[in-house]
Amino acid sequence: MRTSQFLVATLKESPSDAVVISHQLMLRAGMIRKVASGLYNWLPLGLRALRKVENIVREEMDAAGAQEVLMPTVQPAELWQETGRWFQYGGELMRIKDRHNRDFCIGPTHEEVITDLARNELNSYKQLPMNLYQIQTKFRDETRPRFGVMRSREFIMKDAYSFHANQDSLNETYERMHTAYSKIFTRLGLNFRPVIADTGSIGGAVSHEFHVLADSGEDDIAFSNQSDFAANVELAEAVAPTEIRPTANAVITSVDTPDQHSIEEVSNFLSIESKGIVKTLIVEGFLSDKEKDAGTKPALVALVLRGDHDLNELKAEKLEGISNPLVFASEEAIQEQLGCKPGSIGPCNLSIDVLVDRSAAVLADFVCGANEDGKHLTGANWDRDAKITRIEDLRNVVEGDASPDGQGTLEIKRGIEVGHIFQLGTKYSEALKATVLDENGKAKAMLMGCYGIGITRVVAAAIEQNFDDRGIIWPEAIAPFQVSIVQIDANKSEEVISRSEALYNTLTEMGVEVLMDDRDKKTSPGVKFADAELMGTPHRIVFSSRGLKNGIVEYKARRDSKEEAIEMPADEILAFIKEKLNK
RNA sequence: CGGAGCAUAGCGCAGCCUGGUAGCGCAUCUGGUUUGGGACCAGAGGGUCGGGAGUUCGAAUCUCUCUGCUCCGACCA
Repeated sequence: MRTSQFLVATLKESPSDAVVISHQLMLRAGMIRKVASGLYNWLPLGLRALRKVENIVREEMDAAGAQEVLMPTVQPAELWQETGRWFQYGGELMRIKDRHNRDFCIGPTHEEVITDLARNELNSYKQLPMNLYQIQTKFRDETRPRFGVMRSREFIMKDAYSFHANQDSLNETYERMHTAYSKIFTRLGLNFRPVIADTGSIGGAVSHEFHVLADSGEDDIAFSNQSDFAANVELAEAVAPTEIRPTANAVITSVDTPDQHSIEEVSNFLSIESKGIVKTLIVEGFLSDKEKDAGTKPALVALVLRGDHDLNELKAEKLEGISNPLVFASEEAIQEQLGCKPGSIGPCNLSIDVLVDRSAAVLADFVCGANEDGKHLTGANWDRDAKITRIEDLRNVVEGDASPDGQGTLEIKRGIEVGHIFQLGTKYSEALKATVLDENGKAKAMLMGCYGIGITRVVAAAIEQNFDDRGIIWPEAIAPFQVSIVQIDANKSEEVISRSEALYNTLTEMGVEVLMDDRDKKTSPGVKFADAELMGTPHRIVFSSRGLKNGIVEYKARRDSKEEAIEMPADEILAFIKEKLNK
C-alpha cells in the first residue's frame, strides 16, 4: 500500500474527549472515528489491526476443534422470553419493534439463539461434544460508554458455545478453550493473566477471565510473583498469617480522642501505625424472608479488621449470619444498640457477634474504639478484653500478602478483561428444552460452556500495553503493516524511487504488508517519520538521496529505544529485512 | 440513574464576565521557495456560534428550555 492511495488520517492533536492512551492514539493514528457515543467507524488502518486479531482468534478456535457459524444480530423476543432474560436483562438490552410491531432485541450475547439452534439440530449424545463459535457484532446499551472502543456500545466479539452429554466432556472442552485462549493472547504478543473469576449467581460453576495487564484497566488483579495463580482482588483469599498472636503485654487504657473517628485521624492523633489499630464495622445480620415479612429488626454484627486493611463486601455477605446483600447498620441503629456513634466502636464489651479478620485476630496490645464517643482504648487484647465469635477471611488482599496457592507473594495490577470462559451447566438448555437422547434413549438437557473474546477491545488493550510518546508500537502479530518504507528527496533522486519501488514490489510479492510513504515533495521527512511512528509499524526502511549517494539505506525497529538507525549497503536490505520478518 | 462540566470552521482553542463587523493555531486549496524530525512566504476557501423560545434597537455573549457529548460515582459484566 502506498500512502498516496491510503487514507492517512493522522492527527497532530488528540480530541479533547479522549482520556485513555489507546483511545487517543487510535484517533490520532487514524484507526477509528466516533460516530456517536459508543459507536465508531473503523478506518482502513484500524480495520487491518482488527482483522489480524480476528484471524488469529479464528485460527486457534478452528485448531481447538470449534466450528464457525454466523448468527443474526437481531433476535426475536420469544427466545429471550423463554429463558426469562427478556424480563431480567436491564436497559443494556436494546429492544426494538419491527413494522408488524413484533418485539426484537439487538443481541448483546447469543446463548438463546445458539441453544435454539442446538435443540433443533442436535438429537443424539453421539453428536456431542459440539463447539460452535462466531465473530460478530454485539450491542450492549452501556450506561456509560467510555475509553473509545474499550467500552463501546457496539463491538465485535468472538463468542463460542459448547454442548456436552456429561460434565467430564464439558471439563475437557473448557480446558481446551483455556489453553486456546492462552495461545491466542500469547500469539498476539500481550502480557496477560488467566484469572479466577466470580462464579456469581450460578453456584458451583467454573469461570476464568483473561486480563491484559495495563494501568488503565478497570479491574484489580492479584497474582503470584512465583506461580500462575491470579484472581480478581475481590475473590482472592487472604490467607491466615503464619505468626502466632503475641501474649498480651500492655494494660488496657482509655484515652481521650476528641473528634478522631477515622483510622487515619486516630493513627495521627496517637502516633500509632494504622496496622496497630483495629476498625470495627457494624453490619446487619441475616433475616429469613419470614422475619423480613414480620418486620423483625435485624441483629447487628461487628466485623473487625486491621486498620490498614479494607473490608471485602463480597466475602462478608457470603458469611453465615450476615445479610446478603451486605447492609451497613444505620447510625440510629448503632446508637440505639451500642450506645455510641460509628467512629468510636471497638470489639471490647460488645454484646453482639464479633467476626474478626484473620490478620486482625493475631494482633496484641492494639488500639480500638471504646464504644464511648470521643474515646479509644490502647493496649487492648483478644480474649482478655474482647471476645472473638469467629475468625473469618473478611478483607481484600494487599500487595505482599502470601499467595493462596502457597507459592510466592501477591502483586496487584490493573487488568483489562479481554476474554471470559464460563461453564454454564444446563441453565439455558433446560430453559429452552435443548435435549439429546442418551445411551438409554432418555432425553437429557445438554451441558453448556460459553467462551468470549472482545475482539475490538483486544486492539485497544494491545495499544495500552505498547506505546511511547511518539505513538503506537504494534506487536508484530497485530501490526496493520509490518514494514514502512520512507522515501526522502524522491524528486531529486531517481534512485530513491527505483530502489524503494523495487524493494516494495519484492516484499509485497512475498506477502509482506508494506506501507510506502511516496507522498510528494511537500511532505517533509519529519512528517513521514512522525506518521510512521504514530501508526506503529514495527520496521522502517529509509531511502534518501543522501544515503544512496554512498549506496546506503537505513533500518530502524519501532521498538528500538536508540535514536540512530542502522545503516547498510542498499543491496543488503532485502536479506536483512527478510531475516527480521523470518521470511 | 445521581453529581459536575462542555457545545464557536475538519481538529485544538480564544471571545461570553461588561451585548455592538466571528477570531487564533493546526489542517485544506492556489502560487512560489524549501527538503533528514510535524518547513517558510504570499494569497484563498471554510461558520445557522448545538436546536428552539424569550429579553433587547441589536444576542456567540443575558434568561428559559430541549438535545448531544464528556468526566466522577452507582449499576452492569
